Amino acid sequence: MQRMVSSVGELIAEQGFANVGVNALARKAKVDKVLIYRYFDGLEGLYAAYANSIDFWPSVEEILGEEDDVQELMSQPFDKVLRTVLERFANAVRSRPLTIEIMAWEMVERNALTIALEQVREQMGLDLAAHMQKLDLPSADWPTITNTFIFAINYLAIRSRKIERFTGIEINSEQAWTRMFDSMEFLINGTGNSKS
Amino acid sequence: MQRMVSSVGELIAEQGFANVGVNALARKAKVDKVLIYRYFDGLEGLYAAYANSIDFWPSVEEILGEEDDVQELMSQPFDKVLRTVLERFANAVRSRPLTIEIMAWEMVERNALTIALEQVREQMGLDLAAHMQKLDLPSADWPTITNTFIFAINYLAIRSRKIERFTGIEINSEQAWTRMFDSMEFLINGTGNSKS
DNA sequence: TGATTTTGTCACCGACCGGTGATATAAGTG
DNA sequence: CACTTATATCACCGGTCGGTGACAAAATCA
Repeated sequence: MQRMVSSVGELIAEQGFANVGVNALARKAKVDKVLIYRYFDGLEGLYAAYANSIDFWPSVEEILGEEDDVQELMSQPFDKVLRTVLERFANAVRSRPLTIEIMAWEMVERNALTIALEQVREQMGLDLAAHMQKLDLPSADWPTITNTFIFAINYLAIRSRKIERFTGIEINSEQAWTRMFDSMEFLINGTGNSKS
Repeated sequence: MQRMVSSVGELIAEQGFANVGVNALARKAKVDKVLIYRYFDGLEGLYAAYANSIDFWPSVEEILGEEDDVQELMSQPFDKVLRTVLERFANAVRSRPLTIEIMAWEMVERNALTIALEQVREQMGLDLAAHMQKLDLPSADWPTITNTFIFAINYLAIRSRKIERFTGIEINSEQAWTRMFDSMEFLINGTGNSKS
């Protein structure tokens, strides 16, 4: 039933993951909970169905843009390119509050929903990495560097929902993000001027 | 009662945060649950008592070392210093699995335990930042840069408990950490050679 | 039409949850 | 000793949880 599937997202959005369960879901969808077992074989199955029903991760296109945009983007200096990609990625994530909630939850539990998220994210990460490989980058361990930056983005996206400062610095504002991207660009830029 | 307080940590370690509750704790401590209300005024109070009973965050000394060690450390090139500090910090966190569990949980819920963790972490962060300020660093937004790196460390510490790779790269190994620190040092090093 | 299979409803299970009131036991005090 | 106060035990509350078996209504098919 459509109502059940869509109720998963609504319930997570309203109450957070902690309060999602068979009973709450059935209540929300105005459906008898036994149907969740009959049609989806339980909560996990319903999660899986829900995972297929929504777009909870950006596509490579959403990050890089369409064909010709990619050309233009890629022709810029590599530090600008990386900054733009990281920034777009962060915006894509931040525009998906449900995804952030799932990302928070995957720190704590592994279920059909978090596994689906893992997979689509992994695939997108590989695709994106393949694109970036075409760039003319200074020699460095770029996969690790970009991973590190993405870790930081993910952490900040999740964490800034609950706290406002970290080591004295404000993190819950647009400016905080800008400072972070500036710093990342600054760091990346340095790699092009390394003595070694 | 001592047994109640220590049971908090044991239960979290054994079952994870999700399964901690008044009943489970009382069972574990072999104590009637009413005592939790009487002595600690409920779960939150017990959390608070537990928070004060353990060392769940490294001190500045644990990171920088004792007086004379600090001198020696600080006399090294700044990229080495930062790398060492970040590495020690990561090791300190990684040696505290309970802390990591709490860090995972604070993504999802805010309670007396996560709040206590926030506070001690914030204080230590400020102290550490004060020390680092004495370093002769190239001009840059260092608070944001170090925060970014710490975000990445925290994320990796939490996340590597549940997954093994991220964008194709292995993250659940000693080598993964080394690669990350190498990359961080590499990035920091670049800032010293920037054309501006 | 009648028979069968799908779809939905209802009542109920045992287990656990957080929380409380009454009461027994032990310790301290005069 | 008796008396008070602190400490611990027990039984029980209403509510929610995940899960199931029995059965009614509706759609499908002969």
